[in-house]
Amino acid sequence: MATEPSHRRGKAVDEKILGAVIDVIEASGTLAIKVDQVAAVAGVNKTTIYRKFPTRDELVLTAILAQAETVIPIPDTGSLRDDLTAIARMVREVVTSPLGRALLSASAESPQLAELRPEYWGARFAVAAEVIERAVRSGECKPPEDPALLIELMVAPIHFRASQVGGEITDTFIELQVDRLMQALT
Amino acid sequence: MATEPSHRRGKAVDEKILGAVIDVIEASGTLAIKVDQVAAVAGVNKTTIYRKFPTRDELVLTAILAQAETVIPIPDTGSLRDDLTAIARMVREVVTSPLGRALLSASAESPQLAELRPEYWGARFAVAAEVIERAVRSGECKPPEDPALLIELMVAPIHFRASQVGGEITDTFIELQVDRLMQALT
DNA sequence: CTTCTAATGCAACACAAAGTTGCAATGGAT
DNA sequence: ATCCATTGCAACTTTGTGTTGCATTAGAAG
Repeated sequence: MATEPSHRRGKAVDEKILGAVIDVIEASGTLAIKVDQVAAVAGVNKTTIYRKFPTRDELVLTAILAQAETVIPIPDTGSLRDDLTAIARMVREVVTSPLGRALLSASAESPQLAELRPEYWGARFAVAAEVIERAVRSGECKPPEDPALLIELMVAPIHFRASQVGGEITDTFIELQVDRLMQALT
Repeated sequence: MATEPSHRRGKAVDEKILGAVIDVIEASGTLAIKVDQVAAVAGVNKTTIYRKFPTRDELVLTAILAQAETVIPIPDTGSLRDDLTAIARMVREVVTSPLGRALLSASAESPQLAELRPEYWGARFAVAAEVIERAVRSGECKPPEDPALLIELMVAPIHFRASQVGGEITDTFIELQVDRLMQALT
């Protein structure tokens, strides 16, 4: 039987490289990383990287996509308001962390990432909207027209403030967003 | 009297260069422009650019700041709702244009721009909030707690969808944001 | 009109980082 | 034990940033 051709050392090295990319991005806080740095951190020769990833951009892109597959846990506190607050706070964690900021800025510059955005965010919103649908089933609130849209509108101000306006994203600010969503549900 | 030392050809050339930077950014849709391109477009030698702007980053930064000083007209239709709609539509124009997208993505990568963000957006929101305060004075609506914050919350979903989520920003979507703001005022 | 000087042009350079190439070394499968 | 794909290594090309020395030129002042 053909046992997976050509992956003798390959697979593990791939992961080491992509992991190193994320590490370097996290450490430097920017996507403008050097391939040599990645090679050093991964403990791998530069040539090996270029054999697997044709260009630096593709290397970074692949690492980001791999990272994006990380599953976000969906909270279930029993209370809709608490679930939404938990989601909003997780979003704040991401958009204020150096790695998160770097990754989010990526979609602006990469046309390839731009194509994947709708699907990516659609999936995220759908998952988060699950807490709303759960509350609807338990009779905690009335069924909204478009749960995913409500989530989008809740997190939008958090993203906007983090990426553009600047200034702190306080607990009060987060509660304001949760309140607005709760109001739309009652 | 000392007649402005050292600006014989200087001033006009500065503007030609900065204008060329914007042109190249607009044409390429990215901030990753080449100094040689700018020199060619401006009809100026590369050395001249480097004499006025120490680094490429500073060149781009200066051009962006100059561009940012562009005054946005504040609408006055007589109706608060129409004013807000006009503002929201102007925001959509900016965030969906290649130049606007490129400029907005800048703040993510430049620490210097990051410092200026709060002041910049504060000013923009204050100007836009004027339409609310005008409506308050005319008795069209009740006085809100923080008009600038309301504007921020109105435009946040537009920015978020343009920069991250992707997908179209329809008139319906814009009206939804205006409606939400109007509801907060009544 | 002449002169003086700062601003510009020009060409050659140093440097950094991306990406390439040919060959040697090596580790795992059979 | 053998084989071959994977990796390491070193030298190279290319592109773009930023610098330097010197020649030109535009314009201000006399």
